[in-house]
Amino acid sequence: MAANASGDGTVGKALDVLDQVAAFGRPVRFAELQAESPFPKATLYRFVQTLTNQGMLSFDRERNTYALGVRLVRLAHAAWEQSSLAPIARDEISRLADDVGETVHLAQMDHAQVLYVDKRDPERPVAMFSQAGKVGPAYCTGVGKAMMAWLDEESLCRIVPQQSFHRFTPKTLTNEIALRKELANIRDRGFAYDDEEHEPGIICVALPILSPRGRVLGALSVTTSTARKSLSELETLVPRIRLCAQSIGTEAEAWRFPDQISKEVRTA
Amino acid sequence: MAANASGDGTVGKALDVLDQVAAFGRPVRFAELQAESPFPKATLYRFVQTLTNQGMLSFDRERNTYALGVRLVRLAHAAWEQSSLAPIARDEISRLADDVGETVHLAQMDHAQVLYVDKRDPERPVAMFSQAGKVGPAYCTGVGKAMMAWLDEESLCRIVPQQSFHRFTPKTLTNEIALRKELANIRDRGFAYDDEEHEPGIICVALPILSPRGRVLGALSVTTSTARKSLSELETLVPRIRLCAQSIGTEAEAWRFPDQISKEVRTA
DNA sequence: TAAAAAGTTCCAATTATTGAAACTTGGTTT
DNA sequence: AAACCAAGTTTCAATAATTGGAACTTTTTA
Repeated sequence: MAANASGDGTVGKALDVLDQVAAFGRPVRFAELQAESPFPKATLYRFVQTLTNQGMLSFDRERNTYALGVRLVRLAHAAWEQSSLAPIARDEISRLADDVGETVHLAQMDHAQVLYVDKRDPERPVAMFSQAGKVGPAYCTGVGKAMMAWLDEESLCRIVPQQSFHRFTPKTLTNEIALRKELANIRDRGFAYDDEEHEPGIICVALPILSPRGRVLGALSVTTSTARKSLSELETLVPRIRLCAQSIGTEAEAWRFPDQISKEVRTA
Repeated sequence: MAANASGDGTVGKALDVLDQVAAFGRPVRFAELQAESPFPKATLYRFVQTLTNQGMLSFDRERNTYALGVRLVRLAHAAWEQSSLAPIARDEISRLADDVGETVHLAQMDHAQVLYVDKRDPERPVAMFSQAGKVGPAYCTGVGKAMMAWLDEESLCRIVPQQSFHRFTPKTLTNEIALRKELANIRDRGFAYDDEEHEPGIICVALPILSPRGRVLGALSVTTSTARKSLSELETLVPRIRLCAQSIGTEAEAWRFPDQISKEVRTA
């Protein structure tokens, strides 16, 4: 809830203000920001002015309120296109969702959290930002556990201590030891479950998306409700999901490093 | 193509770097940025480091490339939710798309450009470059013209000179005089056409979304191809679209200013 | 109408930014 | 294998920006 105190100079502080506005989730008055800001009035005021000038915040002069600006939406579209798996995985995911007839999620790690970058719902197709951009906990979601299970120890040591281990349901893993054990199981098994650990009645199977070299790029999950399917029924879909995950991993490598061919030519 | 030279202190300069990276549309090396940056090496280097620390850029240590970071996607989700019409208009647009059986776009102005914030495609996706977060020209799109037609003169004087007036098709309006005349027609008519002005074979009708007080909040369009429908056929949909636009405008006012009722009560 | 709160500006002390240059690293050529 | 080149990274004193207390103006509340 408190500010980051990121330390990254002026730019870091200004970006903290952005997060603060985002946290409100609604247009916010200057005084409201001031009340819980570590910065003195004049400093915060200049930040807010600068960000507004820059289009990162929008100002409603009738109500004197600030909200996140449209420049962010524009930038995010570019971010989504160039640094997420979503555009690469797009067609693969659609096909997967059609085949399995259940909701498919595509996620990546964002610091210690899970960031959903795409979603395919066979019932009703939805627009991009409504779903993409949402964040969730890593320790109690299928995609989160799938990614962590294949991360190197160094990354895990950063990420695991940042988990809240809040008990959402009776089945939520609520401490590091239980999570570590689960991650080992997942690695052995080759995929992760979410057995109602985040939401009662919601289960999923998830697989990591690995680059050919074995780096964790993201994760893929198929979600359903206990009313529709059992975990063992979900498990039968794993080979199909694995196919999709592998194909995305390969494509991602090719897409991100398209110049390796011309480079080899030069070398020859 | 050149940098903004925004002037807004350190923060503005750093944000310019973000735009620069976005403009590449692919992971970019430090040297590539340096080559066309107004900042000296060390300065640019620190910007890029700061932005990476902050999660606004992501760094691929295997390839030494920078891309837009996932924090942007997260922030944009919040921006989309709190400062765009999209969440308000969501259900209305879905219903409209179902009723008319054609692609529906929801757009807002972003400086002098059109920002598409949502899209609903009932059936086969026609090949077009438009998605949430994408920007387009104002002078040759239905939504752009619809918004401009109801803007105050002051805003127009800012926006119109910034139009490129690039000729996309033989029917594109290519100067301010033609555009001004068209805007007057649109105001009289009550809605805007896009008669293959941006893409050959693509036509649409567009209506502004106005607040009850008459402020331009955005625009709504129904798009099709000349192969499917004629302009006059499209025109028959206008009353239905108008209904949708009005309802969104009313809802938006209520949502953005939910306390105006209690205020009137207090005043009375 | 008065009082209080919110929003805005000012300016000297402070602090961070700046950028030329030196240094390190990784890869390519001789 | 050594030398070379280019890309990436760090250093540090001069410079220029940020900082924040306080005063000021505007808007809201009593």
